[in-house]
Amino acid sequence: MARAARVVVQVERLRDQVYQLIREGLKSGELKPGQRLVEVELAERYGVSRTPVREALFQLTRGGFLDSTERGYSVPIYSEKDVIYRLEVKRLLIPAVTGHVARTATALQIKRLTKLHEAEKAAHAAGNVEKFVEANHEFRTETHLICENKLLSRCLIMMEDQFETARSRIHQLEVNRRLSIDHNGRLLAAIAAHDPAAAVAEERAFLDFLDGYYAEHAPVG
Amino acid sequence: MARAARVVVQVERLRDQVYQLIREGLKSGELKPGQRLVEVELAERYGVSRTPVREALFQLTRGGFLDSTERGYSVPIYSEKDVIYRLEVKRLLIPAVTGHVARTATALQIKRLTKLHEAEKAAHAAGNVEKFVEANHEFRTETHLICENKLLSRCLIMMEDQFETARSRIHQLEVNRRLSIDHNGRLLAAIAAHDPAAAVAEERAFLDFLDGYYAEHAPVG
DNA sequence: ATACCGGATACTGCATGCAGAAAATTTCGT
DNA sequence: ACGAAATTTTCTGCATGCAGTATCCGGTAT
Repeated sequence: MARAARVVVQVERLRDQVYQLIREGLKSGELKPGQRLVEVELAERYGVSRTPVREALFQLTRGGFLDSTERGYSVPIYSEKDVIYRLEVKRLLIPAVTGHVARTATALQIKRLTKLHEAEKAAHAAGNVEKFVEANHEFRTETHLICENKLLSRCLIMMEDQFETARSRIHQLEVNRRLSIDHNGRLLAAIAAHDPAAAVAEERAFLDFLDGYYAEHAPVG
Repeated sequence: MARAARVVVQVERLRDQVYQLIREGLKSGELKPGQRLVEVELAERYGVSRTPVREALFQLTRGGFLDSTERGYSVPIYSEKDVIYRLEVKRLLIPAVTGHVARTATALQIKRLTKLHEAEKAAHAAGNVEKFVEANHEFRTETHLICENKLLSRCLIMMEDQFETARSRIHQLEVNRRLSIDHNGRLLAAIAAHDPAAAVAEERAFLDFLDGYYAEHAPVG
């Protein structure tokens, strides 16, 4: 087994694979909030030694995906407040980022965004929720990455990553998937037209909508 | 050595110590921008095995303190733009954070801030630049940590940490240390008075000053 | 019955060995 | 002497062993 793994590693390190596997576990709900994570357990489950698991674990901790108690790690429990807080940060950063992006996006970058947008539409049409969530997340990340100010990008991406789980649940509802697609479509159009004002307005409108949404529906865990 | 270290570890893990040591090396300029970092070298230098060094290295990478090439790690080279970009993010986040802090700071927290402020003043009076930089950084971090919205805190602290090196250089000049102390003094007063408007105004004014400063002086590396 | 103490267990942190890949250096052919 | 091929060196990633500590459990004393 060690042998076979070794070969794959050249493509992607085991610790990165484990990192992804745990994140997927968090997203899918296989790893439940509050649950404790033990090195050996995970090592056995994924068929690797403790080392890459260890390394993945505290990378995840540092990224805010896991809580690290004095001894060991556990799946964090998000409160309603966290969801609200995230919206606050987005509200602060989004206008600046979106402005940058709409101003500076190259044809190639716009093409890539278009492709991702098509992918999420296709996944939705095909009823493949998981694939939709994936593409939707990528679209978001890719958009933020266009921003020249990488510090801004990193702040936003950091947050969005942490809320992948929450968004994954929101997107279980068909209506929310459709709303997200429409939003992304309008956003993409504004970016492609190099119209910062329109892009920022679209983002603001969507944040307002989310505010109202969370006021009515209980925020997801 | 392993024995002795083991005892200390209970207090602080070796990987965390190494993490700090490398960050200090970055701050002091002992580790120069562009320089490559090799596991065994650092392990020997710090008298530990490769494991904690490894672990510290990619924690630093994930935090943005190091660049990770395909093979190995290196000290990142900051551009002038990064300094400007940092100001942009601060300008977006600072008002929200400072508002929160001024509104919600407890007596205990204010006391702690006061203590740190006294410490930086004392260090400056004693001409101990290194100690000043330390206390100054702590004051800043502690201030941001008061914010209820931990996502906001984390974004800001992440950035401030990364610019410790730059600030350390800025603070080599006596006049800049004095300006920083004055700024912190006025900020602290506004927070202690629970006057969000004044606190935010003070931050804004200081950011404006920095803008002007960087326009004249070449931004530090 | 409960509280306290001692041993077993579980789990983490660190050291080290090994293998594989990339870089550097040497050797060989022309 | 120059370029190509081969070998050596360097360095990383992973597995594993060991040691130390916290936790849990059962036994004993009050």
